[in-house]
Amino acid sequence: MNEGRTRPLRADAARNRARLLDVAAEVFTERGLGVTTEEIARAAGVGVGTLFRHFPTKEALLQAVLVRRMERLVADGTELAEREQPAEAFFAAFRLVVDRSAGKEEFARALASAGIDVHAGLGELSGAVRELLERLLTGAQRAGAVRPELGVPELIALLVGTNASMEQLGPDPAAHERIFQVVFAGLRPAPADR
Amino acid sequence: MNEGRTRPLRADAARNRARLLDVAAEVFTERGLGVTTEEIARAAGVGVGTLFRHFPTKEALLQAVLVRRMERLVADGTELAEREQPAEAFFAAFRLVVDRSAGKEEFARALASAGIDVHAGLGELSGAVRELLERLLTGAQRAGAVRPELGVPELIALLVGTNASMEQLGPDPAAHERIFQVVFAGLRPAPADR
Amino acid sequence: MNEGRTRPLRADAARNRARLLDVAAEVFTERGLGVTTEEIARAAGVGVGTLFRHFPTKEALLQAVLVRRMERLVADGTELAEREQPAEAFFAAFRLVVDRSAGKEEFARALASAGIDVHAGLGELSGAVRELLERLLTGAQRAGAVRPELGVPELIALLVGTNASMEQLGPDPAAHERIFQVVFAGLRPAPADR
Amino acid sequence: MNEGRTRPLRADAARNRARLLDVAAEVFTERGLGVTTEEIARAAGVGVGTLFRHFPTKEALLQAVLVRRMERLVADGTELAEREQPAEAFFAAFRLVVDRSAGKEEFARALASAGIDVHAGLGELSGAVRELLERLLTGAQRAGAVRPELGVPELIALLVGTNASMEQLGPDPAAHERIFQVVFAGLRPAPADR
DNA sequence: TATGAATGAGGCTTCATTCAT
DNA sequence: AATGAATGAAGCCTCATTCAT
Repeated sequence: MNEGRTRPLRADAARNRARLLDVAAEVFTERGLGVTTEEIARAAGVGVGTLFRHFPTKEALLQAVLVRRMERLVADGTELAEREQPAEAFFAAFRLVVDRSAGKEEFARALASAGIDVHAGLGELSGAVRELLERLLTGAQRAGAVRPELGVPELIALLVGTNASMEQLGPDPAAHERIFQVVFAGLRPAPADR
Repeated sequence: MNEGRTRPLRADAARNRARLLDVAAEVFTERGLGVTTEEIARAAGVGVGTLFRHFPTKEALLQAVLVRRMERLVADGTELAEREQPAEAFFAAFRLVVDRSAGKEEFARALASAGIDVHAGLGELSGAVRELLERLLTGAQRAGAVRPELGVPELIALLVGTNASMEQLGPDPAAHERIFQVVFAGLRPAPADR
Repeated sequence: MNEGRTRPLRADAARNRARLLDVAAEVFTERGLGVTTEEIARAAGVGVGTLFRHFPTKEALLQAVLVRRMERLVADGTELAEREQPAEAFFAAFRLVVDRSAGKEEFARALASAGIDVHAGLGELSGAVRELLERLLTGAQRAGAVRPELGVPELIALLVGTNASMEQLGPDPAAHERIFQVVFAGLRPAPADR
Repeated sequence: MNEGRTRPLRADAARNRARLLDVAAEVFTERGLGVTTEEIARAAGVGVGTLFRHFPTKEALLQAVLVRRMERLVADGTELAEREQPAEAFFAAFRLVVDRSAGKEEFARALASAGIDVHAGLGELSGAVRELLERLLTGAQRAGAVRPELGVPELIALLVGTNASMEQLGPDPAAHERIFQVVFAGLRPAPADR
């Protein structure tokens, strides 16, 4: 009955949850997965109890951060795929993913460390990601802009790898661009001769 | 090389040290940096006390493992550089580095986690690595086999990134080869036209 | 009974209080004193805040549960004492107490854990209990149905003990009856000879 | 090979383990199962780490305490059974069990709380206890000293119950004796008449 | 007055490092 | 020099209680 406005009680809770996600994303990224739950809570301006009320486990928090990140990536990537020509969409999306992953390389580690659980939680989402990547990749391949022998696994690997390269370089836009040039050139079909 | 008398008491100690390094390299690689010192010691067949006698800190052990790995890389890379033609040497060394790093990606994390300290310990070594890479890179560039605008930082970044790609793919030699093809193609000078 | 105007607001409050007592009695009994206040509140269909409005402390709630249980016991025991012959009243009351305590053994633990405080709260009540027990006991002793050397403390101890026996046995009516037979036989005056 | 003396290294460890068991038995008994591991360790004069080195879990420590207690009971009860006439052995053992359990009532709670795990750990031991009790009980029954309709479960229940009675009474030897008289009288076969 | 989100002290447990043997 | 038991700081998480809505 009470349409329109958000219910006052949940307002603070929602804000805290969002705040925790934002802060956790930042702090995990900048200081690694080793940050204590206490630190995250303090950075978010709440008590540990609040953190654990919203996320039953440290890992659950990490997972939530990852999910949110991916959801956004998928959303933006999908938009790209619909707006641009296949080849442009593909390369733009490649940049998008790498840029968005900037500073988050350690998150990849979460997959290894937290392993199965994280994946499980990301489950349905992973499907969406995969579908989007497949759509972008095959589109670009049909357009003759990308080597036909590559599959989604290789694409993901190259995304992860390119991101790792960027991490390694540190913040140097020009150098980043040179890496992109190398990878993009390499992605294009090999010249017929040789 | 061993200049004079061997000190009998040191024999066991040296063996233990070597054993610890071997085992630590393996166990860090396979189970991550989270392995406990106790586990490493047990795997090496010694007590924790012995581990800490040889390496004052868990991090020091990790560093020693990294140093040894790099020393070997530099030695093998140098040999390559001396034996092969510049272009061949470059690409062979690229493969060498990536293959040798296989399964060790988490070590890169040590740089982030343990940060400065590790670097410090690697200090002098880094110089040697850098020199070798520079020699290989400029050789290949002079031979026209690699884009001239790339520098050593980009090369290192691409090595790290390619390694990350391989890690992501898991053990699939054919897929690994496709990644190498992409990166190598991308490393070659851009065609004149366009 | 309700002397004048009903205060509408209190109606809900009273209902909540009663509900909480009922639910707490049940849940404490079935899942132990370890149940969280949150669970009790949820089981009662109210928020924790409400629970704490009615009972300032988890322990206070436990105490209230105990008090209510005893009030009822005293009431029923008193009725028995007035209705039956001394000996019959005594043994019937003994059964009554044990049966009513069924499944509540852990409550005895509350005495140890919460200790003094609970006793304090039960204070006045304990007097009533004691008086009733004394009345029942001396009645039965005068009737020659119970050993004359026993006092109220021993009676209470035997009640507690018999209850513990029943708890230990689990729900087996026949076995329970055998225990009662042993205890009742033991309570009767020792035969003159030997 | 090193026969005879205990190995020096283990000496302290064994002493610490024993010390922890003794102290834990005492402290669990006197202050309930709620005592913190920290307190137990402090009382034993060791660090928490040492406690956890010897007992992987707080519950494991509790179980070890229970096992030791039972082992001793079984040993002493067995000796009794072999030394005395059946009836005397039975009643002496009954006293032994109750006296030994003095102050340990809360341990019974452990069975409920820790449940399965504790039982599991006690597994083989429970068999020994049961056998001993059966031997004592049937011996006394054959000698006509105990009601024939009672089984081991009832015996255990009465032991537990009598212990609870004693707990309830507090330290009052004369009162304890009165309880024993009641229970022992009740255990004897019912008089033929009536 | 009811709600349930927030709080934070405190519990159990782990593990790098030290030290007695 | 080697061993492994001991140490204790620190991490994650729970839960009785408080407080804003």
